[in-house]
Amino acid sequence: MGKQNIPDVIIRRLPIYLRVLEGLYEDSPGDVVSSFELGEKSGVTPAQVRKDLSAIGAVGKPGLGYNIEALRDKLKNILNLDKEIRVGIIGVGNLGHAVARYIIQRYRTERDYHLKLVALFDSNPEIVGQCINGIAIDDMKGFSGKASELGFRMVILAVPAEEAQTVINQCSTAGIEAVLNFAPIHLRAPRGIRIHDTDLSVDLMHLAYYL
Amino acid sequence: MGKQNIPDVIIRRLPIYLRVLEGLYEDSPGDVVSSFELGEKSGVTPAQVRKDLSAIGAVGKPGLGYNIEALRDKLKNILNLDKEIRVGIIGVGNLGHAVARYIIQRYRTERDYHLKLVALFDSNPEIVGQCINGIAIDDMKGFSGKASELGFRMVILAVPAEEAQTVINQCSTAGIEAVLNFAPIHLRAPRGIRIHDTDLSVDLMHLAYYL
DNA sequence: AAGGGATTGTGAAAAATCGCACAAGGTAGT
DNA sequence: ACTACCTTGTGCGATTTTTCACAATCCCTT
Repeated sequence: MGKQNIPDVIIRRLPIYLRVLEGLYEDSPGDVVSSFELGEKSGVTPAQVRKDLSAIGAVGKPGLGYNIEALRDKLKNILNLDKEIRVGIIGVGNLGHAVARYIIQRYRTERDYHLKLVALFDSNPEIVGQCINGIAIDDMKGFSGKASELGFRMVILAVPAEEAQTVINQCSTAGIEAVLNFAPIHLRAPRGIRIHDTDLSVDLMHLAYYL
Repeated sequence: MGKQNIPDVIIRRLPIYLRVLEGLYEDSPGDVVSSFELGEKSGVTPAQVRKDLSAIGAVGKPGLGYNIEALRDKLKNILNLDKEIRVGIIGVGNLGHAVARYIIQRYRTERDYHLKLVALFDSNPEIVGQCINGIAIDDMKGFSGKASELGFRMVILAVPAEEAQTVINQCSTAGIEAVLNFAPIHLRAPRGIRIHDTDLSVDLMHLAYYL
């Protein structure tokens, strides 16, 4: 495959381009888009758009722009979104619950992003056994088994900060490769796992600076 | 005030340092922390920690480290977290609802971060009038009035993508200065408003690359 | 009071990222 | 076919960010 070493800054912008392209595709499939328009709608300079697209091997036509559909497909390919991606959620409290419903809602009716929520886990006996939109909440004890059985390699972590590191280690053992961490703590990534920390409070505090 | 022009990369790391410092403070108030330990727990190199802290005018003692309490207070000061920060949420669907409960829960029992949720807004008549933990959901029509009445300048945006830009413009008129945007769209910031976009799907797609 | 050990603070180098500017290439209209 | 116009692709320089390395500083023990 033609995936060279693309720097992470670029990878981070690709989903944003993709989001814009999906919108454009709905309005005018078969059309083209310029780096100016794509940049405008993505919050990025045109030059940067071109640099990014060039880095992933996408080509446009001088004088015209980039073919929307082709570019979209290219991005989906790079981001592995042309195959089904199964995701599990660990921790079904306030946040985990909301995220679950959000994902189900967003990817049920919408385009075929192949992002599929397949399992929910919690360690609280009062929650285990409940259902969210037909997906049962499993006990965390059976995590490793379920992970290989259902074949998901990506996890959303929404447990309390104190438990997060322990859970990450379990994930590692179970062969999980990517984790989106909502727990308010920086996790040390075990070998072979990619972690992306995200914390609402951190974002709010960041913004607070600019008040 | 001694706030020079601190680059945003640094500002973004400050809340993370602060989060770590709060944890350290609980365990051992009055103690000091080295740039090594602080870096370790924040996912940042020691050198970078020192550069960052130096940039905001925080000083440590050679051979010892930084006084935890003093550093924490310094960070809170820089991030405006030593005054009360009132926040409103616009859009109380799945996500907005969850965020509301998350904030209330996290900042009620916890430390005095002075981050206070003071208002909820929606335009759906079926939702308007409901209550979440004692906070009524107001009609979006009265937004501007409520904003100046309650004095909040920061907003969490959790409306559908189609409405987001319109709402941001209303925010601008109402004197809002900072917005945490959960809508899956890049918003053009009106003059005087700082926007931070955050999108669960974008994060998931970013991670998907590394599978 | 003096020496040892640890850690800060920061210039200066290195690396990463970004943006400019323009030649090359393509289209559409005459 | 030719011209006018538009947009890509990219070398290169500017800027930002990170890392290195070490002198200066301070505590603690003896």
